Amino acid sequence: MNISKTYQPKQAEDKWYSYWLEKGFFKSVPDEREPYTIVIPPPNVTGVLHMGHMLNNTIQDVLIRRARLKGKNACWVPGTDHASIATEAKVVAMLKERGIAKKDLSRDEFLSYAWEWKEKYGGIILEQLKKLGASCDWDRTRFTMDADLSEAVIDTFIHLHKKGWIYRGIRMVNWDPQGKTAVSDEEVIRKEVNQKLYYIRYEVSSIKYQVSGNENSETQVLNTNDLILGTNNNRLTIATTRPETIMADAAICINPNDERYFHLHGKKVLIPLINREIPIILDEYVTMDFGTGCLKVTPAHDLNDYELGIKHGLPIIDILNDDGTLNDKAQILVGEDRFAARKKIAVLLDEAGVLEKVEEYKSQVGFSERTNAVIEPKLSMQWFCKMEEMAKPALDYVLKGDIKLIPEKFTNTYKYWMENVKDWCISRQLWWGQQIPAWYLPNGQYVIAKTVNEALELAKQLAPHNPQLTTLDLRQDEDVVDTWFSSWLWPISVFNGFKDPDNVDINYYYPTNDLVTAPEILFFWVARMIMAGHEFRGQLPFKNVYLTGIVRDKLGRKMSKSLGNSPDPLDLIDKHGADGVRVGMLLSSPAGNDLMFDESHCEQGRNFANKIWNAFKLIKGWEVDEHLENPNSVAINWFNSRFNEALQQIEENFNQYRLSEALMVTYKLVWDDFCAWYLEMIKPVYQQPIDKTTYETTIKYFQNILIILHPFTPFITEELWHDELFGIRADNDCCIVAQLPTIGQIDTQIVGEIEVIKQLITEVRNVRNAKQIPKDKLPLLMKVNSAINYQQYSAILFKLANLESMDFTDVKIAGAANFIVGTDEFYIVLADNIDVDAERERLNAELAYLHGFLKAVNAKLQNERFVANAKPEIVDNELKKKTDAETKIKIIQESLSLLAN
RNA sequence: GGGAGCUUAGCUCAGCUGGUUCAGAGCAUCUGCCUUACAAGCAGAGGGUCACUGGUUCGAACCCAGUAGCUCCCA
Repeated sequence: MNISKTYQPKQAEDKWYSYWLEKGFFKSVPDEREPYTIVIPPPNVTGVLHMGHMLNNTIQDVLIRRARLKGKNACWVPGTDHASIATEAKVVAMLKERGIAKKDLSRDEFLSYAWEWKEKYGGIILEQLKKLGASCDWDRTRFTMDADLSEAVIDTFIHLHKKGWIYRGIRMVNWDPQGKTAVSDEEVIRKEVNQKLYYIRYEVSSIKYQVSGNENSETQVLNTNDLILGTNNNRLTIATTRPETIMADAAICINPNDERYFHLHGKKVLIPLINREIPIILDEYVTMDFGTGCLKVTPAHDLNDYELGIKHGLPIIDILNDDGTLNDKAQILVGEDRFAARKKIAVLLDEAGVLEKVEEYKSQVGFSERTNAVIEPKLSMQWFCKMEEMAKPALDYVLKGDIKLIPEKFTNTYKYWMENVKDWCISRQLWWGQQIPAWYLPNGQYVIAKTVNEALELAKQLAPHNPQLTTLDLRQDEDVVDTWFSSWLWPISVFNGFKDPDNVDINYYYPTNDLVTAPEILFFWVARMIMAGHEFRGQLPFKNVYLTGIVRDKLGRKMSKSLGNSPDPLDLIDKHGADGVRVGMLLSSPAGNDLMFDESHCEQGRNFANKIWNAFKLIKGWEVDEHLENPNSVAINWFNSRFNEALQQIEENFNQYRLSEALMVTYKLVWDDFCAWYLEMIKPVYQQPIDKTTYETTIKYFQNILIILHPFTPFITEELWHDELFGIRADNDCCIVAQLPTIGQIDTQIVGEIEVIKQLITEVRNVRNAKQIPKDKLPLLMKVNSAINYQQYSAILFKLANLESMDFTDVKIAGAANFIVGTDEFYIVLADNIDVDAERERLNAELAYLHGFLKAVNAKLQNERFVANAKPEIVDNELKKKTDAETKIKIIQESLSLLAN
């Protein structure tokens, strides 16, 4: 029999993953069992696996596998998200490489390229998940643009529009000039950026409230210059980080209480370079002590200015094109990109002598999450979804505890967001996605309908005077809906709950049990799923939301492609095995806390797999002699209790979603209790046979260990499960579908006493180390003061402490190496006597410690208020501590006096 | 600027309802071992003013207040 020295993950992983698939163990169909359901947070269809996915999906797989072992009907639904912006950007880039520009393609042509791309690259990430061992029901794989899922999106759009919750309006949106689309607030990442603050001088116009069309600005320039040159009272200075937007200015705003500017009330100023005249307006919105106290108001390019503009009835002058270049309204620098224009205008202003100074300035700038372009606040016609009414029930689910957020701390953030929810801009100026089902009539009116024919019907009602209207007269809205407008339906739509709301699957699997996702998308995905669940099914979509942390590197930086600090997950699996990586990911990842990823954790995981492998190797090598008696009943009983104890702890940890704790309990049970102690206790002498009872019991224990390990390390456990050591397995007898052992009896006495025995063994080993006699068999004498029956443990002691003899004594033994465990005294008589001085020192130190301990205990007990207030069991415990300490002190004092003789 | 959270061993984290001299785990470190399952291992050991300052209490890592530092969310 030739078993490799270490565990070799590679073949086992491929072999068993295909085997599981072949046997259909991941497959779930509704039956009489209790369901346990997870829907995957669908990764971007174009994405590749990163460390965040690894963590997230490892957790889901652990949960789903455990549910399976508990006999539940476990169903993990996988799939991908069409990710409008990200995917469209990739397709555009691909086309560009092929020399094709998006603008030269029709919508249909573009979409066929996009689908081609999706078929080719989409789903790579799902293949990668398989390497990790993800036990998803692959037959249920969905894509957010599958025909029926898209249909659900359109239907819900129509539904919400009918309710009056979807409307069209001009609003200031976050514009991504690179993606050329609006993005939601949640997709904007604010970062602090070093910028420049430009101080620009505006001249006050001579003409007071002369309403002019401003058509002949050149003459005005001459006039004004003549009039006000050199008079400080006739100029003002504003500070801005965006000088390229001065051409879009609609006013200058000052605080009405600002004494410095009283003389400017009612005046107008001229925008430098273009000399357009704008009014000076008064509003307390302006902070007097910030900058110069003069604020340029640019309604088209700043949200606050927009609101100020509305209030004061200012015109909105939009000088930017969709791609971030300046348009004709800017009058100068037309066609330049906004950032190029910023640099150039600074030069122009300087040349014109109106640039007073430039300061360094730090401020928050919004970036597009998808393209990383600087977000431009921009006015545009968009579709919005009202949130207020949907937010209320969604908040209640969480506040009432029907949906639990894990960890709980996220409830606060959730509450805040839901109470301050803003309408959701759901239109995106893209082609890849579900096209908005709005159809425009030639006169600009629109109807919302599922098909063009339905739209025509509605249109005819709307325009009775125009009976000749045909579908050709209708133009469908060009935009698609936000990707989240499809993914918020995910838990319902994967079970076909829209088209067929009463089907067997949705009735069985929905609401799902656990959702595992990142806190970043708590709002724009999780919260909206809860809203959708309530609105479209009147039910919550899941019961628990487990929020993982962000995977960071050792330096605490978020792992990202651009930083290059993220290891390739598949390389890690290649290096340490999938089981090793899974253990590594879980070792230090409490819910909601960021995970400082360190590859050494994976190494630890690999070592653990190897430890399991070697325990197997040991047992595998044993020969059974049927005639032998079982000498190991104590060890067998002890491990049984320890196992049940651990099982209970694991259960509790899972109930509280403490996955890393559950893993650690399992880890220690296997490594310490099973390998280091149990196997050492029962292990026969080299090349000696073992008795049948011990052998069979040990195999049973090992098999149970494989089951509890399985959620964490599925591959090695399945590999070992099928070894003939466990007998001939029936066809479907696999670890993945084994039954989790139930928690049995725990004999606390034996568990406690073995702890003492372990300490005793450690002490003997310490004597060996100290005396440099690693291999000699030693004689042990015991002076027992406790109730422990050491005779019962003699076999274990002989073996693990390597004893020559074990005898009892009523008297202290002078000159022997000695130690105390609990209140029992132990002596080992050695050839050379112990060092009396060192021994005295050791005992005195021990004595001092005990005196201190006793003093503290006595102080408590003598404190009347303690005795009066503390719970009785606490007081009893103090009394017990007192007697114990006194006994020990007595023993040590006797030992010291013995030394003196 | 507003809000939430965190700070415990070199690192990553437990520590539940305040109660054992309660300060714990894993990893790392140090010492000794290639002892027939495993050096990816075994046997031992060291390591901490629980961020700081006050308060409540018979008793505080834990509760309260303030301070400092860090992180996240919102503006």
